[in-house]
Amino acid sequence: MAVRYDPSQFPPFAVTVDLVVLTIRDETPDELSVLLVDRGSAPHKGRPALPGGFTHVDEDIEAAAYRELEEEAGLQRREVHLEQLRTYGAPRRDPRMRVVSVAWLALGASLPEPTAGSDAAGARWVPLSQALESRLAFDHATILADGVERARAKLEYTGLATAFVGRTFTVADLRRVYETVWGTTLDPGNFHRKVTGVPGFLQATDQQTAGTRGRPAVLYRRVRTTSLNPPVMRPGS
Amino acid sequence: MAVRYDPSQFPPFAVTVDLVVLTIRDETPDELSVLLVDRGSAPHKGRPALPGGFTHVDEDIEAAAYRELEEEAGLQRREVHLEQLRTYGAPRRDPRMRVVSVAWLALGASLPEPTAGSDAAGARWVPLSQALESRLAFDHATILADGVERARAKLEYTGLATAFVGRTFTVADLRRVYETVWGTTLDPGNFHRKVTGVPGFLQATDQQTAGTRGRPAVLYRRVRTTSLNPPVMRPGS
DNA sequence: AGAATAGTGTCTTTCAGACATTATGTT
DNA sequence: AACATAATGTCTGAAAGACACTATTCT
Repeated sequence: MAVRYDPSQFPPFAVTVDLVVLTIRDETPDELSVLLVDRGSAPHKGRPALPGGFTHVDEDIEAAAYRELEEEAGLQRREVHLEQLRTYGAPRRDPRMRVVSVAWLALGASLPEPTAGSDAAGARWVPLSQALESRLAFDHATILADGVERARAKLEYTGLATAFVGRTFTVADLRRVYETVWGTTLDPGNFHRKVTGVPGFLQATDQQTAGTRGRPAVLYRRVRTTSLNPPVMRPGS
Repeated sequence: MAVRYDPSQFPPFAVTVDLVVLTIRDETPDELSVLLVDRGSAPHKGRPALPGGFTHVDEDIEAAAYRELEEEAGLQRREVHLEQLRTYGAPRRDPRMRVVSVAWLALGASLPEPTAGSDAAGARWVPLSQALESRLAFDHATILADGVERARAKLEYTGLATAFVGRTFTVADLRRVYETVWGTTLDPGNFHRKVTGVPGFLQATDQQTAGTRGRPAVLYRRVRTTSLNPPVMRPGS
């Protein structure tokens, strides 16, 4: 009953992963930053691009995303939140051959400049507004825009914002994430009541900030949470 | 400056599309139905599976999804709402070779039984509960579950529900979509006020139902709408 | 007339948003 | 003491949910 299959009868594709890596950097805390590389070879040589690369033939596509994150950005698996974004497969998006790209969204707390040592010498953080203006290679402008939109949308109804802060954080830290990602300002008091009032959203530690100006703030820990109901409302929407 | 690329140096993948096609059938109006085919050959010969097939080498992956929809289900592009779901690319999900599958979610109003004539003789509508119990081929059980979850979630904050009704419909028709997809009941009065109160969500026609029991209902037309704010609330969530 | 369904009105509760007030630290 | 920030309180308006009530058709 076993039938022999000849793989060559099926159209050959290359499968790549492309990464939209977003963080909020201490240097530019009012804006998202995205990790870009410069293409070292044709096509689009010299143009900025999203980090990424070819999936190996025996490698899970999610594993390929983590591997590229490590190779091109020096980021460990545990430092980032990674989720699949969308797959881009227009026939001529890469002029060399037929390439289908599975794009991923990676989020992390103020991530380090990747240039120090490692393979990731070509990668750098670019403020989002600047990245959107630059002429990215391939269809990477579309992928980047889709990734940012996904992040913005998911802040509303999930705990995704905690991916942008460290292991422990204050309510104000979390509020600044929302403000940065959405480009808005939020009322500190109302935000505090909202996020501390949703059961299971945040877990208070017994620690507080010290050495800062003003009243010390309680430190909270991330909680694995899927949905946030009712959502945090995005102003003017 | 032009460099020659040898495609054979990149790992060869096959790229398929798999379709989660959902509808609400008049025969089983209390439950979603999903389109399944029976596999005619190994692997998983005889097992039920999601419709789908190989992407052609010069074909956009979205075009491949529409083509399979036509070939395997006899459904025209204009009859369905189609959106990309997720890509599944575990190395051994298909034992024959390395296959990356781009899954799509297709929704339509009470779609016809596809067996009548055409290529789509193998396809049939299966009540969702029954499909979830059957041992689907490959990782299609996961894909189906993800597709259903996507549909359920998007009803809340988008106008996606109108994809399940015809060109014109009553508020009660739309309410039954929500009730069927969510498996709940909704208060008719509150639902009516809600959906007619959101500006731009529905467009009233000058026509009404006739020949039905009870007071005639105004017929509405679908409106291209992206977001629905505030959302329709899903009970108990 | 009675049943059935469409659509509106009313009341209560919840919660977002504006903004004042209290709490607790640093300079 | 002055200032800064955290956290809570108060008020208002909007909207959801429960449910009563009116409207309009068919049998």
